[in-house]
Amino acid sequence: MLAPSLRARVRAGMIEEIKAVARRHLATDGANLSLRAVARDMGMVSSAIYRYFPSRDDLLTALILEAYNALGDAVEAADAGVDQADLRGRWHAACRAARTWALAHPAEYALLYGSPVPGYAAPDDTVAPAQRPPETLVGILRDGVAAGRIDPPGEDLPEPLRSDVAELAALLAVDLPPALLARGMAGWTQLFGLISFELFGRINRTLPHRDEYFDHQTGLMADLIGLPAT
Amino acid sequence: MLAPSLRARVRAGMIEEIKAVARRHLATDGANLSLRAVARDMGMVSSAIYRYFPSRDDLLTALILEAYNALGDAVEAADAGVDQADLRGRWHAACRAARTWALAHPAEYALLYGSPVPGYAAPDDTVAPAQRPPETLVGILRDGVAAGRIDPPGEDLPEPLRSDVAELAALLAVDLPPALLARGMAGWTQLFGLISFELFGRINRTLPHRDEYFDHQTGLMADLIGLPAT
DNA sequence: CTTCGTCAAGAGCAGTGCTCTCGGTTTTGA
DNA sequence: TCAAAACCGAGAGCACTGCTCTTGACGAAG
Repeated sequence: MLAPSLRARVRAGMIEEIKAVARRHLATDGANLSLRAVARDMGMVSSAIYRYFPSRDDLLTALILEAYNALGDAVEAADAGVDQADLRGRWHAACRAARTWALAHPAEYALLYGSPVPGYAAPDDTVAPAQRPPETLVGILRDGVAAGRIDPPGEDLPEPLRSDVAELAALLAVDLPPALLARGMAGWTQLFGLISFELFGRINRTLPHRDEYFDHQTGLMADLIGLPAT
Repeated sequence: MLAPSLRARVRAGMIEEIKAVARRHLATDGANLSLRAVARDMGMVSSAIYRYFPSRDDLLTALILEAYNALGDAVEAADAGVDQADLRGRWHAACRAARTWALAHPAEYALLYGSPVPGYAAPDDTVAPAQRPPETLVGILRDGVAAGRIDPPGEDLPEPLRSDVAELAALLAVDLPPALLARGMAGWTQLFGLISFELFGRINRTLPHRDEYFDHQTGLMADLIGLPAT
């Protein structure tokens, strides 16, 4: 059975079409995705959807997984598109890519980083794709340290915390001074906060030049981390 | 009519009780608050709730408003509890108060800072209470500049951005160098990101000492802002 | 060619927000 | 004081949701 049967092929096509329609509904109606509405849009009856997704949460999970990977692709591609030695340029590119993707897919971003759906618990399949953006940022730090172009922070972390962050560095398989990794995490936290504030509408009115604001804020974190210009 | 009528008093009591029960449901069931469920809990029929709140969104708005003010109270009280000259102590106290409140009221925090409910638009009554925490943080900067204890950042902001932030400073009625206010906003953004990451469960597993991590991260932002110790 | 697995459809259940009507009570004003 | 007005809770009902189960039809495999 190297060649998938006809039935398997149309089944795969149906799954893709359901996800596409659901993604469209997500973009317009927000997070409250209605299975019945998706079924209506496909000229089907709601119960037919259950042949392809055992529950609404499973459909949501599939969309979440795709969204995580789309965001990860965007961030990694942006990072890879800059000269590897240009640490600061890579940082800005990765941050901008995350923001651009979020602005283009606000509902999916809200699905990933908004308040968790009450009954919903993200399965373990999602944790690896979810870590791709922060891993990209940490990779910039790793390259910078390896090239000797980042001066680690002067003082080390106080002890209960130092072990935690060191363990996290081991878990990420990067050899970074804990104090530096902590600053990188501050940058990642800041990036998430920036995008969320902009997307969830708490900053728009007073700041017309949002691109410049974003770049400046991420630049501040690059300063904090110690990323050298060019 | 100085003394409110009996009817008005029981009405006010009913409104309070409905909000209390709704808050309880919010804490257990998450954001999907069911009017019928709170009505059941009160031994009433669902339509009776509509005598007190014209819609579910209005009930949510009332809860949101109370939550904003509770958070604002907590942050302002923490800030006021520290010697006014101890800028860094005030910063840490305000940040910790926000985190403590959020950890104690996760569902309400999610209501305030999570993904916006699709059909829901926050009325204008909520913007003033929503600004209380960031205003408290900015107040620390204002006091520091007034006392000459904060050195403003060396370089100024590039121009399209400088005007925006200067306008924001005027709107907040604080006389701060734009570059400094921008760093303060970075701190506020970071604070929100920190709390959200911790609350929405993206950081817990790998960092057992969360209090220390939080203090360190907010300390990093205090460094960036230039808050002097003691 | 027949059997088996898969499929869409429909009915139905429990739950939701919300509207409307119907009696009963309280407050108000003449 | 007493009728009119305002208010209140209960109930029925509408349109919607996620989800389950059964039924009948169709295509693929033996």
